Amino acid sequence: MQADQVIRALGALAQEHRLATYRLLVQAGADGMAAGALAEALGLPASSMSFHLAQLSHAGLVTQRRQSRSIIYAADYAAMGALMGYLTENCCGGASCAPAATPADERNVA
Amino acid sequence: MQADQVIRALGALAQEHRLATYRLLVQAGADGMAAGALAEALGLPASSMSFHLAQLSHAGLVTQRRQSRSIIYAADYAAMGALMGYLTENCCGGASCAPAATPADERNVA
DNA sequence: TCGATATTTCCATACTTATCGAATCATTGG
DNA sequence: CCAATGATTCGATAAGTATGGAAATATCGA
Repeated sequence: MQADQVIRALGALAQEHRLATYRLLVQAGADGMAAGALAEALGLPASSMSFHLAQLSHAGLVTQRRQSRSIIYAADYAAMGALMGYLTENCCGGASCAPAATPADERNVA
Repeated sequence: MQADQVIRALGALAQEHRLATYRLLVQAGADGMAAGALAEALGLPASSMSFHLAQLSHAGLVTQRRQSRSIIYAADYAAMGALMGYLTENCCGGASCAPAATPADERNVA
């Protein structure tokens, strides 16, 4: 993974609504979720949702496929894996960057 | 780690000069590097470097200590570990997000 | 074909971020 | 105390990002 791509991916996730979107898509798994469903779940107007999905898509973090009238978005785990790989290789001192488990009472606190 | 903090950390790294800065600091290890040394290494004016270091600092990714006239910055591995932990927990489907090793010929390509 | 539905694109606006010179602050050596 | 050094803060400017309504585009069912 190129630094350029890494920056796009990090930037895509560095926004409240997009991070929330990505987390929803991870939960949804391979089935993914329609743009409208995401918009409703997050309480965003359609045009805003579309804007954020475009950013995630441009960063390569999500895939999209049309299903009838809906466009279904799904998390692209390979991209996330590549991002994690880059961070592990380049941004961790080999030191304590082993992804320490988050204490249960801090987990999933939106 | 709170979503709020995660967003600041991701945002801090999602910038060319700051990602480069952080990587230099990781390489430098516990000794860290002075603001001026970083500025020179990256070819940035002092005020720009200071701006970026403030962002990294505010995100909690680096520590700073004064040593005589210099201010020495160092990577905070614990923060990076917490970030990795959050991503692993919340953004990886348990699936293939295991930080796959980057192929040798793509490694460290700035 | 037409109307309804799902989504995107367009546009204007507000907000945030990046840049860098100049001014300022802190520390040290003489 | 003063000049020099290392760094931050200030201020102006340019560039990029977020927001959301309105218009345009695609798809489906009748």
